[in-house]
Amino acid sequence: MAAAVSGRGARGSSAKAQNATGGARAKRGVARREAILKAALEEFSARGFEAARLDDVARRAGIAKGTIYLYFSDKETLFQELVRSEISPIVGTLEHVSHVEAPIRMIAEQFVELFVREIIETRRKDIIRLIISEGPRFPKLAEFYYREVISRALGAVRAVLRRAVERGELANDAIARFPQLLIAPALVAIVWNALFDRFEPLDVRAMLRAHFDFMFGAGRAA
Amino acid sequence: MAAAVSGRGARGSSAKAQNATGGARAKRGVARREAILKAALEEFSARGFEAARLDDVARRAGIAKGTIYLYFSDKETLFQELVRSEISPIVGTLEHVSHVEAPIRMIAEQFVELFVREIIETRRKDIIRLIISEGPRFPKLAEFYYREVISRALGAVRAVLRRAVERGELANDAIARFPQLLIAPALVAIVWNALFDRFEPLDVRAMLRAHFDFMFGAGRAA
Amino acid sequence: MAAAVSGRGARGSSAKAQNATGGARAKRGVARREAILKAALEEFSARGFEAARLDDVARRAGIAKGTIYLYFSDKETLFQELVRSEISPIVGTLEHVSHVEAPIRMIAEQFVELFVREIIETRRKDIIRLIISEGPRFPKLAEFYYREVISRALGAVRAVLRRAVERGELANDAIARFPQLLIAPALVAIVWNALFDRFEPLDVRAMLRAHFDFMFGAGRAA
Amino acid sequence: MAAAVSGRGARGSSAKAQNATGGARAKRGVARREAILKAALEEFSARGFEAARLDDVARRAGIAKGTIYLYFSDKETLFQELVRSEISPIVGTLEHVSHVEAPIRMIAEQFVELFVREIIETRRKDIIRLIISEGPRFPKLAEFYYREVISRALGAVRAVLRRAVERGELANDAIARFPQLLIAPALVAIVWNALFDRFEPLDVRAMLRAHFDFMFGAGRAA
DNA sequence: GATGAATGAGGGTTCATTCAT
DNA sequence: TATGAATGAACCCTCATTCAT
Repeated sequence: MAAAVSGRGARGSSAKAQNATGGARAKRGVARREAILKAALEEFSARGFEAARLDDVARRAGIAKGTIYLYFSDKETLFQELVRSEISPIVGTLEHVSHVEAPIRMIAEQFVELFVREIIETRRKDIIRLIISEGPRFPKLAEFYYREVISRALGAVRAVLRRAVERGELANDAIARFPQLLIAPALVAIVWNALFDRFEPLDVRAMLRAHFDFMFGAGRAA
Repeated sequence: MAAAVSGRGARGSSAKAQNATGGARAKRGVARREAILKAALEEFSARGFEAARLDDVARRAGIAKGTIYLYFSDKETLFQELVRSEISPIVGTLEHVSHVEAPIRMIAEQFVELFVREIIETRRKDIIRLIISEGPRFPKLAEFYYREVISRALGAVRAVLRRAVERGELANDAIARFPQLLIAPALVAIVWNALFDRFEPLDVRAMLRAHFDFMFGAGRAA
Repeated sequence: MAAAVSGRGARGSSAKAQNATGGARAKRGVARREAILKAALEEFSARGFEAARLDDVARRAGIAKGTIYLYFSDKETLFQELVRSEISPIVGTLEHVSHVEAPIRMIAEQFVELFVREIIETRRKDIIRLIISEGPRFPKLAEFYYREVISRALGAVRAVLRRAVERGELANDAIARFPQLLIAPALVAIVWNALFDRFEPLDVRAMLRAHFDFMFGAGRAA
Repeated sequence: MAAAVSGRGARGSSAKAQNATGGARAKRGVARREAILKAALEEFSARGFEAARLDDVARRAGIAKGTIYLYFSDKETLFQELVRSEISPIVGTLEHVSHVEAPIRMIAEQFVELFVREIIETRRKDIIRLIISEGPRFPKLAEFYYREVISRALGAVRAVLRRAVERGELANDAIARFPQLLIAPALVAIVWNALFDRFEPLDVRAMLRAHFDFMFGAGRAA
């Protein structure tokens, strides 16, 4: 499951760079694209969309400023492709989750692991923060994120909760009406991490476990 | 309690504007300052710190561009003072909460009302979004917010939980270790409101109540 | 007649610069606008629209680059306003010409004087060359010039020729079908002046007189 | 005569492309050069020298951008060679004209045909417009054009007029002093064609005939 | 205090030119 | 010879900040 999330090979690369199959030219093009996206992620998450300078993105990627425009038509496109390229691999994972047959507390535990390892401990947390920050100014992006991630995630959560209720693992089905409640601590973790960690470090794993313990009853072993 | 939050009279106004003893001059200065802050709030929350233009702030406030600089030394200061001016009145309220002697579920219910009425339904939610968005670029601001709001809020939550445990209203004291868990849904509400409400409206009151019902047992009447 | 052409006072100046009636502020604004137009004329006619740099226009006008944008919304607008501001005063003059009651050869002689003094010997010749050069890329401009200058000029020429025929001053009315033929040498003069004068100077007055002598019979005295 | 003007075979091709003795290699090189020049003509006359992009020239010529530099050392050279390649074939024709022994009105009629067919109805009119537009920025080009075309054309016109006077076909020799007067309508035709034809179409042949009728007496049959 | 014209540094974007393949 | 990815100088335009009025 985690593998699906961290998979990087399948992402779409620019058409321009792929006319030769496996040629060194094409490979280099793909690498450049990746380098630009990586640099862009760092600059955008450090300064936000507006304040980030393409000059810095280029310098960080070790290329000339004009080169960016060989891969992305403008700053906004670069930003949107960045978000998409990081979000897309998550989507497949979400589909999986709702199909797993296991006690709900175990699924929750897997979610904790996955979330910490693939979001909190990677730059993906920054992407999510960027969506929160810039979403209102990029309605297309918010819609994409809602469609590809949020609605599927909530659907998966609902399915899991339903099965838990059927199996009698969950007496109270109140939270099924607001699946957001289950994920809320994850959002807190991301925001806390970015803003307040230096004042008061937060043990994300422990917090999420406490949350699920409270929701579903104690312990992984249960 | 709500009054304390929305109170606007006690905020510090520019020193320059207070050389007269409450004269019309000073009053006008205070009003100008307020108008600028109001306009700034609208522009900053609509476009973010970088993209907001002081020209638009001035126009919206009905003054000349240069006038802003009579009240705030630069754009960044204006932004920080804006956040402070909106955050400060909340602080007092937070102190109150932890002293209220009442069943925890009732306190929770008051919190729901207060949060929806004073945050979600006002522009204050935008301030919080701005802190999330711009915090990483304005460490001073994040620190201020942490010190004045977050740490006090968490302290208050902890105190309330402690009393609830003492009174036997709350068996499990696990969440006392992570008071963030109690507030997490409020954060979700703010973010959802800004990004996804047009796709799927969220009944914030209902969600928060479901949350507290689950945490503390059902119902307002309880 | 010449006065009408060279009149500069009546040209429209930016609305911004005219809120005070005759204030120093407004006057300065008008002067700035004129200075920018003058500098722009020099740069545009030396290098063409595309190659001209606003940086140079600013430097030549003795102002900062950004100041241009206080008076003109962009480079293209500056160019179009430049053409209009130089063309407009000509229009009135054209109306006059067709009403003058005088022997055709005398009218022609006046035209020669006017053309040389107000077009060839001023920067207005450059404006006409600019219209020829950039017209195809600025259809609006070509249309404006056709409507305001060409069609009126041809109309005036036709009227004069008609009266000349009626008075028996002109036997052959063939050229009335192509009034362009009467003005053609003026165009040659402008182009020659810009391109070939350094190789072979052209006495424009003499050429135009020879032209009209041939067309209408010899001499001013006639 | 017309054949000489439109002849394309004799034009100089790049030295680089001629090391093989007429081999297929060389031929291909010549064809490429021609393709580039053709594409350049279209782009330059549509947008002007500055605004034309070599990228578009390459695309239109069906080659890669870098290939242009194998045939022309830079954009300016390409432009100048383009003008030369289109102008050169005209030169020979001009020499012919002055030697033709025929009534002046017939020579004029041949000129009309030639001008319309080979200039107005081809892209050559655009070359002339380009010289007018860009001449001031490319003194070399203006000089070349003056030397190769203008001075010869005027010389030829003078010779023809001289013979016409000698033969008694032309009483007034005033225009011999300004041979530009004879060609002026051709310039008008080119400019009108580019700028005003859509507002008021101009029958170039008819205008030129009217012009020569007026100058030399009526009719082709004469 | 209040204005808004003026400034000029800075950023996004383009495109002629180069060069490794 | 041909390619087209890469470069980076240059240019238009914006906007926070200043200052004469």
